[in-house]
Amino acid sequence: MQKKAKNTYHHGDLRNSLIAAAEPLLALKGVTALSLREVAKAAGVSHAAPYRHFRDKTALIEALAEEGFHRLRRGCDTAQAKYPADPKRQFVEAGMAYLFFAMEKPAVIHLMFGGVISLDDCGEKLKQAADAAFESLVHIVGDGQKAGIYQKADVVDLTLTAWSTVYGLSLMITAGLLRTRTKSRAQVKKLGEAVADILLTGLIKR
Amino acid sequence: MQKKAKNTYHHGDLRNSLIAAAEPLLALKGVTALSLREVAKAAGVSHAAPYRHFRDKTALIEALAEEGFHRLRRGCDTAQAKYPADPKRQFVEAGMAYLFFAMEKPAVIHLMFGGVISLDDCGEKLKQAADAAFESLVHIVGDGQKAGIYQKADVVDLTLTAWSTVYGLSLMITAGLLRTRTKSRAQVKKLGEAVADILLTGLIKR
DNA sequence: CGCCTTATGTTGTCACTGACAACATAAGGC
DNA sequence: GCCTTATGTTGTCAGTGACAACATAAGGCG
Repeated sequence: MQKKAKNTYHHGDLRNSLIAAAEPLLALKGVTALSLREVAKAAGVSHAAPYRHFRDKTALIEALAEEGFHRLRRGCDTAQAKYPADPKRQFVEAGMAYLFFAMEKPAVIHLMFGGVISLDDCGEKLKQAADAAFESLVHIVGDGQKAGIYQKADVVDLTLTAWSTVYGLSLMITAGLLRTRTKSRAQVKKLGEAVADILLTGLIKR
Repeated sequence: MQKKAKNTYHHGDLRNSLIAAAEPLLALKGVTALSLREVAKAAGVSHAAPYRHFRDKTALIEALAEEGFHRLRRGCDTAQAKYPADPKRQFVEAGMAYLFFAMEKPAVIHLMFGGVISLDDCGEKLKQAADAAFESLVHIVGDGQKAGIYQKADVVDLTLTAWSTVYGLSLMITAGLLRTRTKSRAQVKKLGEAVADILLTGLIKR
């Protein structure tokens, strides 16, 4: 009663299967209640099998977070490729991708900076994934600055501000602080655009 | 070998003692590894005593988060009282308080929006605390708007943008994305000021 | 082909955990 | 002085993370 045709003793791609199985369980039960044994069962494998692929529970969680960072990086990269001549558009697009990802997989977004894992003390691959995602945004902002659109401050500070805002907003949404205003994707889009506009033009009156 | 003079069977203020005992343990071991039994031991009571005060482990965690929100609200309120005539200063001050709180108690900050608890599905007191904290910031921003300092957008959108930025930044710092740049309080202050400036004036060149 | 090595999954086990039930002790009002 | 209620304790259970010992597959090398 395992996977399709494959009835072998070896699973074939257990590592990825575990990651895939973990995500919905995580979303359903929360970090604290997520159990490796349940993940193993969902992947159709015995309760200790995951330890061949992940040192411990945290390692599985780190793998999920890593996937999240990759996805964010891809979001930035495709936004950049899509509007090569319009840095501002790139920025808004990338931010939107971020927000929609948060709506789609809130549990994963929470892992990334939610304090469950610490970038100070984690696998090297996760660190690199996080840095790469950030770098992608730095590129977008850097391009805009070179094009003379953005103000002349430290690129990293500029990017950090933008990233913080988008990330913070996605947490507000997924945590439910804005429960009344973010039921649908359309609402989120509208809210995201409003926030992006304020971020771009500044709180202070022009 | 209990508290001071009190050698009674009843603890006297177990609820608060548990909350106090939980915070350092949480910071030390992380959400997933925090155990109610350990908290109970730290408070000097038996392993089931906490259940008299908290329905389950989540309830304890919610109580910690609630304290965090109260603290944020107080931060806003004192900033407002301190510079009654200078809304912009109020704003920066409140944001700084936020950042320093994050440095001091990262674990608590993470709880508040880190996805461990959901504002959609939690105790009423927690919801109110979260909303109250947000409202305090709305006041600060609203005052600035009335004073003609801030741009003429929806106050809630304005506030949300600001809150998201500050909150996002504090997560970046505590998660370690900026590990190289946020070792000391002074560094954090400098970074916070840079971000605040960008947030106030906007990404786009003036 | 057969053998040996290594990668991968399984079974068995242990201490620990969250949660509950039954019980014990204090506190306070009547 | 007694009864009620609030609070803490002991005992217990299924579920969990982690490890060790074992079983099975896969691949290379003769």
